Amino acid sequence: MITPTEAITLQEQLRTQVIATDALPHPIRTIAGTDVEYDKSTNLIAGSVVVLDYSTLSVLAVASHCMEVSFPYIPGLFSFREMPPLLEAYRQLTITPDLIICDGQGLAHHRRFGLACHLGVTLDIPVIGCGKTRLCGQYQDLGETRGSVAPLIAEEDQAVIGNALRTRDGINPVFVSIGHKISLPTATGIVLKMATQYRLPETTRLADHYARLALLEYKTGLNEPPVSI
DNA sequence: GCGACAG
DNA sequence: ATCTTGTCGC
Repeated sequence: MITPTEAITLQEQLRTQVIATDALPHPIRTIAGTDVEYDKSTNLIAGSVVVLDYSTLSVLAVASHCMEVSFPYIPGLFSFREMPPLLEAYRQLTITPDLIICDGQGLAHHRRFGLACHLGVTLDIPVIGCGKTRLCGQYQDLGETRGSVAPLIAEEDQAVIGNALRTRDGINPVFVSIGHKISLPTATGIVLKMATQYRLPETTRLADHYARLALLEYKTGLNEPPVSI
């Protein structure tokens, strides 16, 4: 397996391939969400990709994959843990989404190469990073109402690496950043549009649901081996 | 050295 | 991520 040191070297190489401007189809017809679920006791990890119709939010396709965890959790090397099940799930899809919203950061990362960038560069499709909590960067003066935005500023060079975005009045913001082939304003607008009823975008909520389901199904399958004739 | 630290 | 019910507040 890849070592943490090798992973950092790979990030430094791949980061140069990130495209931080809009290169997505218009109009957008389909949007996918990805999420990963863990089972601490069995060391299993399940990744899911769910594709939605962009205008109706109806589910068009779902794919999941369960496997053993192959990389430890190290802040900054998170993508090496979640990429394997996500890539396998994505491979099973019969349709290619116009873009993906993944759970976790994109450029809002210490080396500017979070999961959203890694997934985007690897699949070569537009990806938005949307994390539930902050990894790095500082923000201030974020309004309390839905739609309020404050830039996420990197400590070291004051670069804008993402946005803190309030998707519901008085509720903790989400952290939006560029993954690949999309600009920050576009990414922020899309996340706000996808998060109407709840704090998280519908894509993430559905992917979370299907990943949890895949993990449960896989575990019950292990407990009930196939019957012999 | 100390604190921070996506899931 | 996960361990985990009720409870406080909009």
